[in-house]
Amino acid sequence: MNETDFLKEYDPSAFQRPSVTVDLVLLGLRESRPTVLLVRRAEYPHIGHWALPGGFVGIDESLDDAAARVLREKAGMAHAHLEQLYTFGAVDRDPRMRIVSVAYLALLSEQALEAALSAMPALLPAAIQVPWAGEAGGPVNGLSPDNETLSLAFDHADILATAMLRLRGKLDYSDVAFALLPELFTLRQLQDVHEAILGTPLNKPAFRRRQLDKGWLAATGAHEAGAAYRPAELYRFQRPVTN
Amino acid sequence: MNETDFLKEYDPSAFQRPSVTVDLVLLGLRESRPTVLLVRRAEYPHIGHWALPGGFVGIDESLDDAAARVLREKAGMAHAHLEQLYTFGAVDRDPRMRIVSVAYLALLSEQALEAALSAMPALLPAAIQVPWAGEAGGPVNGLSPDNETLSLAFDHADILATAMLRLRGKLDYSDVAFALLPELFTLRQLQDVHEAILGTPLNKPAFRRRQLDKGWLAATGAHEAGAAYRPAELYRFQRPVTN
DNA sequence: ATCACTTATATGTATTATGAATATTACATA
DNA sequence: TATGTAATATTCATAATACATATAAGTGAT
Repeated sequence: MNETDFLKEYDPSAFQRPSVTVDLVLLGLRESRPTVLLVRRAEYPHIGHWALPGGFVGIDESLDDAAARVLREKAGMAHAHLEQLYTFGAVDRDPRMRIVSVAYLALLSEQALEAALSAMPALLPAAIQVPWAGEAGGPVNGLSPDNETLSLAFDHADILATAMLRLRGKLDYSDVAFALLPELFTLRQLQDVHEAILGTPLNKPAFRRRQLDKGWLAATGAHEAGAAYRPAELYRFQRPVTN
Repeated sequence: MNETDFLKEYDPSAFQRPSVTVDLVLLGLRESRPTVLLVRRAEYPHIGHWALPGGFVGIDESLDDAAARVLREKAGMAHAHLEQLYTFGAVDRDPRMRIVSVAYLALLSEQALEAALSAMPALLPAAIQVPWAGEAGGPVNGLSPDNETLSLAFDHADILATAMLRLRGKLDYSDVAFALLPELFTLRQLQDVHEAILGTPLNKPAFRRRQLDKGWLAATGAHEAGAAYRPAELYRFQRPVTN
């Protein structure tokens, strides 16, 4: 900003300021389906509709800290893969007042997702219904446990769409897939994650080769227990060496 | 946000709100070097340092509209490729007051950049010095016309780094390169853009083939004039067919 | 005019990545 | 011990890519 603009702002009453919030896309897999955790709106507007959990950004709180706090307060989680997604600032996105919302993507492993559901029974796990293939885009809504389409409050269907686009885009060059898996996992589980996010089946030997060639996977020598047939080896994610 | 939080906010004096600004990374190429347009700070803090042009977001103005307005007011441009980059919200990023800044990337062709410099003589075109290869990351500063390193004000070196990361990342799967080129261009010019952004030389035949195979390029049949040697064919960017 | 020079454009070849099919291995259960 | 099934390994054809080299099309000097 330039100084003239700024000096006007020094008088706090001179200009109205938007409110700033964070909204969280709490995303994990349930039975190999991408799932988002929603809260039910109890008040006008969009009363009865489902929404992403969120909260106001404190005046002495960074955006990242606010997202971490909402993760703690609304999902009862101390840690998760948390990354800023996009900032939504249409004038009429909230009918009550001007709100600029910084959306965050929070990735949960299956256990973490179930833990959040136990800790916060008000949360609804909604299967994510992506009505387009690849990176086409367009609003994305959830599915209730009894398979009804949930039309999300505010512009949250757009936020969810942005989350799915981001996930699909960075799935194969980043480590996001591992944030959705437990500490130890099999190659099949890793492939299931990729297929669930992308919404398409993948070639198994080619997938294995590519993943192993990346050098991000450390074989543990241990194998999964109780498998009906040949047990798969367990791998651990090993951050690629930075050179 | 939940209702309790919201209702508290209904009293505008109950909680302090951050100010919301947009900052623009006005980026183009000058003599095949990535260049950013900066403004000199005339006041405390960071007086005398160079900064990204920016402005406050009006209460009745969307983030995108605010970015377009700043583009108009600070660079005298009606149109440019404009995309939201990232939102910077550290508590102490501005020592005067709490400011959340939504950074936008504005891509200018060489003519547009020169036009902006003519229209707004206060703007400084600074060559962008990226001190890391690939997608490593880390703050990025500019270079003054007499090759001195300019340490940017506030966290603007981080914003510039984010811009370069974003550009490098989406260069080969998106149309950003064409935003840096004139309407008609040669394959060599397109390759120059890629090499300037990536900071590495590229193999010429492979580059040509890949670009032509994408189907984004329409040959015009016309050729560049006044070339010292064999004139290259002029191409036009043709938005890929969406199916 | 002819030739040298330079860059655009085209072609060829080795290497690497990918997709698909098939074979082998390991374990549980009947 | 045989059988079923999925994990893992191997094979091969095809596609993408990097690199080297050849040809084409202009300008300017001789």
